[in-house]
Amino acid sequence: MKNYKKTHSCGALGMKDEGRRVTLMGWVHRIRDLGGVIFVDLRDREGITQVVFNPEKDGELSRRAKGLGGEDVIAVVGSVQPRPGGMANPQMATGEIEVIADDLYVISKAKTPPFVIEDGVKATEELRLKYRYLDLRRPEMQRIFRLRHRLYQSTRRFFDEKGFLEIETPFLMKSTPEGARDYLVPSRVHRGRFYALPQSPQLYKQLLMVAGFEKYFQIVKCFRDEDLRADRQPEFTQLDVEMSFVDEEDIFDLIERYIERVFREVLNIEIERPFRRLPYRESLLTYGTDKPDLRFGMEIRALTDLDCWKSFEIFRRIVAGGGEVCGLRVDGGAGASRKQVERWEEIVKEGGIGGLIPVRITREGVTSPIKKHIGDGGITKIIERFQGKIGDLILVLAGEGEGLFSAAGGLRLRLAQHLNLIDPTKFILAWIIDYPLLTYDNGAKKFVPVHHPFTAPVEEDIHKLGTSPGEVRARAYDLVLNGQEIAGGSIRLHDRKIQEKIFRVLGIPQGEAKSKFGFLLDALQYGAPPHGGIAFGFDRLAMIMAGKTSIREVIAFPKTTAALSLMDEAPDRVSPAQLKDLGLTIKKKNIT
RNA sequence: GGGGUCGUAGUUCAGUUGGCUAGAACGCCGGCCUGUCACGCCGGAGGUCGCGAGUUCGAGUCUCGUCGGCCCCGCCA
Repeated sequence: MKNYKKTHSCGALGMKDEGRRVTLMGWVHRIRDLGGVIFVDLRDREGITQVVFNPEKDGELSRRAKGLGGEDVIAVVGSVQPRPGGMANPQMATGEIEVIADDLYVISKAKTPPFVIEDGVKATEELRLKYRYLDLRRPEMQRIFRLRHRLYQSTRRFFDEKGFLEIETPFLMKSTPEGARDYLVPSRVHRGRFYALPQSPQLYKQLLMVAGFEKYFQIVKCFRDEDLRADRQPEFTQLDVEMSFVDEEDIFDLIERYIERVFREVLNIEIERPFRRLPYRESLLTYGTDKPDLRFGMEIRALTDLDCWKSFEIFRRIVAGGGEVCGLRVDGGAGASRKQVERWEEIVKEGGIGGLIPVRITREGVTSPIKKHIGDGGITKIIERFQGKIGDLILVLAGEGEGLFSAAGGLRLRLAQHLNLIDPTKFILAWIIDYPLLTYDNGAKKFVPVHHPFTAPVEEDIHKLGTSPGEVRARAYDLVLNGQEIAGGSIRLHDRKIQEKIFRVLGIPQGEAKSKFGFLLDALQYGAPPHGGIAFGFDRLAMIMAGKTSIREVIAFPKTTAALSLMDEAPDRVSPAQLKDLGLTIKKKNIT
């Protein structure tokens, strides 16, 4: 590089630097060759600076500048000058100045990239992922990863200040039953045995509490071999937190302060505290989900108790069969077309609900296809329940309990998106509390944990474990932000006897409990403090803070929905020698 | 495992009821241009229409299969 040394970033120079001799290094962002004078926009992670090549000053240098191409890496030596009168560009941070080049060195020529490196992506995600290193060059992506960096740093400062120790836990661990499918790593030293990559450091952090560390946190990769979604990747990052001698209130208080801090430090946004607390049941009945978006209202109201359904045969039968009726009020929605309502109806039909009945409240009166069945009296009852006013639309639906409310919740979300009711600048958090400890799995014909098997039950419910396990409440909580579950945790079992009892209720034989979790059960016998904690989906938090709708946008090298890495083509086949080392053979029919 | 949707120049897309010698814009290459900043103007190159079968006189277009991207259900303690 001819002994050149980069003296400034491409975002640093301004009027204060007038006359300064500088050396810039970066990527050729854009070239404007006017025939005589040539302008080169030079880009690095800090910004863009305009470099000027003037043929009158140095013809040979200008000829070399003509040979530049987009994304070439170059070094430019020159002097900072104010742009001539009226030529300043107020759109650019460095728009008041330009660098008059007197030397140019091409450090690295670039092939023409498969897509233009600029914001406002025109490339498909597939192409962006294949050339991720080019995609990440875009200022927008650089902004995201700078934000994520600030989130890491703010997080570490906060937990350090609060007395937490950052401790790493193993990636090569033992496979444990239940939960998500494990990623397995074959052992070479012990052929036929496998490590599992952790789905979360859950057991280790509990053991750290038994070890007496009291306050632990870790920003850590976790691995789950399940199908992907916009908010799910096979490897993802958790902010994992655990504390001893605490109850729910301590966790809530700590985490609310944490959220307040990172939003202030990273986004300069003030978050309202304390967060709302919403019981799980209430959330399901009011929003049709346990991760409600609380940036808008439009709560679901149950209508099952209205006696007018007796005269509407379809609904009468649903209610008689144990089903329910509910509805949503769309403010000012009375003008929605029949076609529009039909489109919304499709949404609930996807959820297995028969149909959607509109009740329009207009100046001329109320119109609804069920009016002739349930009469003015029935209609009035519905409107009263919703406190409907002129111009509103009430949408009524009926079906089997759980599916009904979740369909209504899905409709609520789509309506809000469609009607633009969601303020994207808002960040509304809530704790979802009072989860059941266990739920009955009809497929497996047994109780399974709602949270995980190490969650403590509410003390006064413990006696129900033997008789009615489904009614036992858990000391578990989720944190919801704008309709996304961003964290979940619980107070843990620290009593071996109750832990064993839970395993029994879950139908995990004693032998299996011993072989899989024996080390935890043992540890609980040697003086285990009461403890609890929480784990954040760190990528999701970063995603929401960055204003994105997919966690792939905040992960440097993400996988596709088929769990492939398009850039390096992982997963890939390995050599026969590698397989031999591990004592593995692949059946021919399984080779893809 | 299931459903939906997409796949056409380097890129983003258009392409009628099957008639195509497959278009546009941006990018790229060449020429002109001394104050642009998405510079402008002129010209040019560039296509196994994802892949494989099938229907047809004829397939980018229809059918089946397959591969890949995205979204959703199942799954994700």
